[in-house]
Amino acid sequence: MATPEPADNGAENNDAHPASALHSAVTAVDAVLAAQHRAVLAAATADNTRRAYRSAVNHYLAWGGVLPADEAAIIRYLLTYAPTLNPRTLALRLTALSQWHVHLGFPNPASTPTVRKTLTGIARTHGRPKKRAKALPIEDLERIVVQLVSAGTLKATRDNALLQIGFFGGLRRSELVAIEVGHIGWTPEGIEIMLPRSKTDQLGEGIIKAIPYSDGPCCPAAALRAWLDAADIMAGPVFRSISKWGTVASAALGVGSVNTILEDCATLVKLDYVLDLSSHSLRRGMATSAHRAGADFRDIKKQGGWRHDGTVHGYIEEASRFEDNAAGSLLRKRVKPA
DNA sequence: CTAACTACTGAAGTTTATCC
DNA sequence: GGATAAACTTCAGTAGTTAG
Repeated sequence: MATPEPADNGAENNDAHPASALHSAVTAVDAVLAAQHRAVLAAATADNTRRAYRSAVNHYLAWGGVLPADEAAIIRYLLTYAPTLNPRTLALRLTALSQWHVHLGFPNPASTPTVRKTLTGIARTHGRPKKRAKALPIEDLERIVVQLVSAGTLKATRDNALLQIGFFGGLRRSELVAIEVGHIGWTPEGIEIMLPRSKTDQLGEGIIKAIPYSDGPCCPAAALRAWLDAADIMAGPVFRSISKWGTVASAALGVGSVNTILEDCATLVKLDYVLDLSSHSLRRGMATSAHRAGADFRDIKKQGGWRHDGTVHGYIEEASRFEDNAAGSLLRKRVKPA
């Protein structure tokens, strides 16, 4: 992958040679480092990445770390937080520190074999299970849909469309709220949603999700149509906020709201695992429910937009833990008589 | 596989847009 | 102006995804 270098060659932050500035007073050294720090972080690609790296470097500095660092300091830092932080978080901190050195041209003390070994050791000692969002099974989605349809309010109409499109499209929350009317194609068999490429999508061929029509309890296309009609949305963002008095905003809903909406809807039908749900439950739910319904692995992978098999396998494995179970084939007969 | 990169989570605090 | 539902912002922490 290309380095983020190009962004760093912008007019504002070149040439001021670190070395010459270092001749000034000690406080100036801090200032220079801070400036370099900012430049490096600005060169990072995605906002999220920049934010995460900045946060990591700040954490290291707050601990009393000095930059540029040496290997001993890095190891002390890791050991200090090994008992409290998830090894995954430490790995991110390490990557951030490593990048800091690499991009500023310092020798990199953060990815030496010893440091790597240390992190591996910490992971083995302090590893903990991942906390993953629970999949929303389609039966529960259907209960929610029924409830929302009977509620019939504007908000219920929006939430119904939002959840169904999110679920059957296998969308991330960020993709869900980014959908615009112009991205939707209505075809004889169903709807096609074009996901506009993200900033970092170098190929730039958007992804298209197709969702067929249905005459079952759930029909995402019909729900979407109902929402667009009810809110009289002809262009722009599809999913928007609705004020307490029923006014529909012109801007898109924020990503954070997807979770709240899902939670509220789950509460509505009294699902007992409300707290384990998150917007990711829609994606997981699509994958696991589709698998249980007999969908082909390849199709599930395609609908979810997963590029690698491993992720999908994880979801499916969870769904079929009891079905494809060696012990189960021995036990099944004995359970039946009850 | 690992390292790098990107996005989501959850909680607390804040803002917005009305209605009274 | 105060009250408040609905949504947004922010941030550390951590899960998900991809390049090599």
